Amino acid sequence: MKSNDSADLKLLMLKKSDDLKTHQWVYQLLRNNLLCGRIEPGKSLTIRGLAEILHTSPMPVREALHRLACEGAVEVKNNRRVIVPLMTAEKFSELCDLRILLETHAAGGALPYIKKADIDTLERLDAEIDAAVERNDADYISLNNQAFHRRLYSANPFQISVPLIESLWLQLGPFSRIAIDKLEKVYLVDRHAEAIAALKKRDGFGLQRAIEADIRDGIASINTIDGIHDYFRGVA
Amino acid sequence: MKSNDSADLKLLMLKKSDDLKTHQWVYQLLRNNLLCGRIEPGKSLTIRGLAEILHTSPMPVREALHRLACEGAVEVKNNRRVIVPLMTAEKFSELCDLRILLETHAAGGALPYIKKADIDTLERLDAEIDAAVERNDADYISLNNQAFHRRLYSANPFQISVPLIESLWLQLGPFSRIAIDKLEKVYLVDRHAEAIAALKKRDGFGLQRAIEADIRDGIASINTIDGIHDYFRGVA
DNA sequence: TTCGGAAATTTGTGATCATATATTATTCCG
DNA sequence: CGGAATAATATATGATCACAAATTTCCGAA
Repeated sequence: MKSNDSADLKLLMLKKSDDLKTHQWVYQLLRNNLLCGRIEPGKSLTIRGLAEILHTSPMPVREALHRLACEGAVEVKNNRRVIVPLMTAEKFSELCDLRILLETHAAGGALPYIKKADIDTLERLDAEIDAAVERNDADYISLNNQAFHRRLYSANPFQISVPLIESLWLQLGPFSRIAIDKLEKVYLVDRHAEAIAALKKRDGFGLQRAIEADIRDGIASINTIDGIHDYFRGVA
Repeated sequence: MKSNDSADLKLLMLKKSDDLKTHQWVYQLLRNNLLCGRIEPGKSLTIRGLAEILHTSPMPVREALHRLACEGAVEVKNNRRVIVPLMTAEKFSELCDLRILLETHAAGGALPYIKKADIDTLERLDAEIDAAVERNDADYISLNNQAFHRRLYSANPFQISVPLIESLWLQLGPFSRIAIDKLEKVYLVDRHAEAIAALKKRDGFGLQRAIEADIRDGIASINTIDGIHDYFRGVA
């Protein structure tokens, strides 16, 4: 009997395009699955187990896991285990504080560089998010929401903070997704529309308040979930 | 003729302790050498070249370089080169802004957890920094300065930002060190003493101002360097 | 039944090898 | 003699292998 801990994983697969190195493909695949909550907090992973599932050699998996560990998405234990970290109330609070701190900064830094084309793209992304909210399609909401924020901040060509912010998303992702699945219906004030309006008015302060409100709304909706505290130590 | 680009590297060596995996040793060694400015911005590195210098196989070097790339310390180009990124005025400015943002936040978050033992350690570290300043020992100043900040922020057991902050240090390190070497003498107001005084008074606002002043002092002293702008594109 | 320890398996790490591709050197033609 | 095309070299990647360390399994004694 092979005690392959990865055996019961139902991974969301992803076609490997040819211009992608294998280790990059594995990295993106695992990243998406973590953000989607397919790999739950507390889950323990092995290099060889994942390599078998993905039909590749252990080498690219090793690289991908180490990169994810470097970004805080998984934790390499002293012994021989790689696990998805459990969430705690304090960690959650700190991660949210840092999101607000870094993302309002990034938004403010991006404003001077925003062009019409950027606003068009952001409006399109926001419309797609609204559509996904209608369908209650959590995967798509989460993915496009990140794309919206990333696109906004990346308008600044001298951007440094996006990788730091993405690390926060990765640490919040698995927990948030599981929490959001408990929601009957995702309902949010459209803070993105407020942000876009502020962009058009070149209103830096308004933009930052809209981004902060957007993040706080997400936190608030998670806090409304009944019995959410049971999930703070990875109890599944 | 081997066109080994790494051949003319004069690396600061580091004994490999037995409880350290080879890739961890390589990572720490390269990290130190980057922070010390031994590996200059613009320098191009190869896995095999480094492996030869370090008398190891390419594998641990591969892992270490990928991790450093993940932290922004080196840049993996589309082609087959790994280079230490060049500094630009805009990047420098943004990195400093982020340092202030994250480090004042981290300091504020650490204050409630500061104990007498922490303050003792910080005072010892500050004394060692002063001694290093007297000797004009740039390596030691830089290393202990980081240790001081890390120790302060890490008093908070729910700390998330330290890895993000260390990434900023890594990106600033090579450039700062080269710049600081141009200074005749490092002279700084002892902001660390101010920070420690604020800690003793449990004065969060004072603490954050001391940390911000400490960071700004460093920036200011770099800006006083004559002809510093020639170094902003990696001209050696 | 429970606990402890030894054997068997699993697993991460580092070395070596094959291969495709980028870079550098060399040659050939103008 | 100079520049483009070709050959030679170097390099990153991914696969496979050997090995050591940790985990799990299994069996026997209390």
